[in-house]
Amino acid sequence: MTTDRPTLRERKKQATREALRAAALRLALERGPENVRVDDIAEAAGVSPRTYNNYFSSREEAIIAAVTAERASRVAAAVTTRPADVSLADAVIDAVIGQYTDPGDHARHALLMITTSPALRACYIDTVTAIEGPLTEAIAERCPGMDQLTVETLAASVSAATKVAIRQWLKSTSKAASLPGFVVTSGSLPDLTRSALMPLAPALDTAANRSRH
Amino acid sequence: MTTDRPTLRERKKQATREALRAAALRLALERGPENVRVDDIAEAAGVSPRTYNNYFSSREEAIIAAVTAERASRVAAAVTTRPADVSLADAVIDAVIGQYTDPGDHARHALLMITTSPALRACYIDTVTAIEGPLTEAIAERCPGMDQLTVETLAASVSAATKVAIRQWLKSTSKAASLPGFVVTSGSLPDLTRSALMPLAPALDTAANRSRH
DNA sequence: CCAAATTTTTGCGTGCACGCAAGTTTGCGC
DNA sequence: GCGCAAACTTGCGTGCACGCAAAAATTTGG
Repeated sequence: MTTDRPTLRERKKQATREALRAAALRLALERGPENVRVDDIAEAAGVSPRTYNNYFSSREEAIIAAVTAERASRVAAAVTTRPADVSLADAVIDAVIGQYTDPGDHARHALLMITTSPALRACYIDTVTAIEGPLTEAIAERCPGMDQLTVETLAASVSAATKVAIRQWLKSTSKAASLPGFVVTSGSLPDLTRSALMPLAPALDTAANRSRH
Repeated sequence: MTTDRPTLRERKKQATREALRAAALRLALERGPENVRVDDIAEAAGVSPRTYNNYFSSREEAIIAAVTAERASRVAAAVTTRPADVSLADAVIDAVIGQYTDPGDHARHALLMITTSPALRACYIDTVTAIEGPLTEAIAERCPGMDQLTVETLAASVSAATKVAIRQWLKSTSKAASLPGFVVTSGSLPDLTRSALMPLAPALDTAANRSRH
């Protein structure tokens, strides 16, 4: 019985996915990401190597997923949750910053590791793209009259700007002890994200107003 | 002598690159993209398979490069070429449309093939990202006072919006005979591109004005 | 509780990307 | 020309992603 819904099969799938995520992250932290083969992850999770690729399409993906799981949909949810009287720009910007403002403790170590490995950095940056789909829906829901192509453009732009911010942040944190201080490289991720998203505010607001007849 | 400039070594490199591009495109058109191994391309170009990957990091890249070569830098050049009295938004939008408006004839066949193969579609879409770097420089040059992060955000957004347009265009051209006509799916690539970029105009202009003290 | 239908897992084979360490070619000063 | 240093090419080995079809697990209908 078990109140039934998640249909057992579904639960097992999620369990496997979670097991792979966890195993990938643990092994990467223990031995360093370069010393983890996908066979190791699969074995640690108790599945065949082939199955790993049924869940994740690259070696890095599982590690990253352990840190970023669900973030994309939470961004979208945060957008739709904002009260209707705040501007689209504020809603979107705050939502993004909220979700990308660093979470707990165990993620710290992981984040540090990610900044260290080029392959992981690249994969981490790519996960930002995942917000594009959910964000498209969220904006569309918030602005019923808006042209579909405009919605997609805005979502893609927000995603792109967020990517810029994260790229910048990774650049400054990784090579912290670079040349003296030619570029000031702002500071915290939230600040960077806000700075990167601000220039899009006019586009967001103009489109939002235009969509209200 | 040969008036000297491109230092022989460089010329040979470009020749190899071009040979690979040409071979890749020719073979793909002849046999269909799925029936071309990278070994075939390498052999046709007269180099070792390993060398192929010194020039292109995926099998699809050479094929796509044969069609999109230089486009990114031409977009940037087009932006800097526009007279100084046209707005940043107009300069950028027209430049992008100009370069993505379809070129010659032989590209037609290639484009058709690209729309047919999922892997090629994906790779083609990814090449849009290549405009981001050059576009960043072009915008920075055009707007000397503008904040660097803002410049990058704008360039990334334009790139993202262009990607939306191309994605949409590929979607409509590939499944042309889909369901009746629930969505009208605009039409030509230039129109789509303009529609996708228009929403960014307020952001571009606001940033441009702000950068002029 | 059994079997048929659906979904997931697994093994296998192929093609591919890339690090590394020779081998080869080119650039350049003498 | 000569020879050295830098850049490019090549072969090899490893790890990886993924299509495919057989096997195992789960759901569904009786």
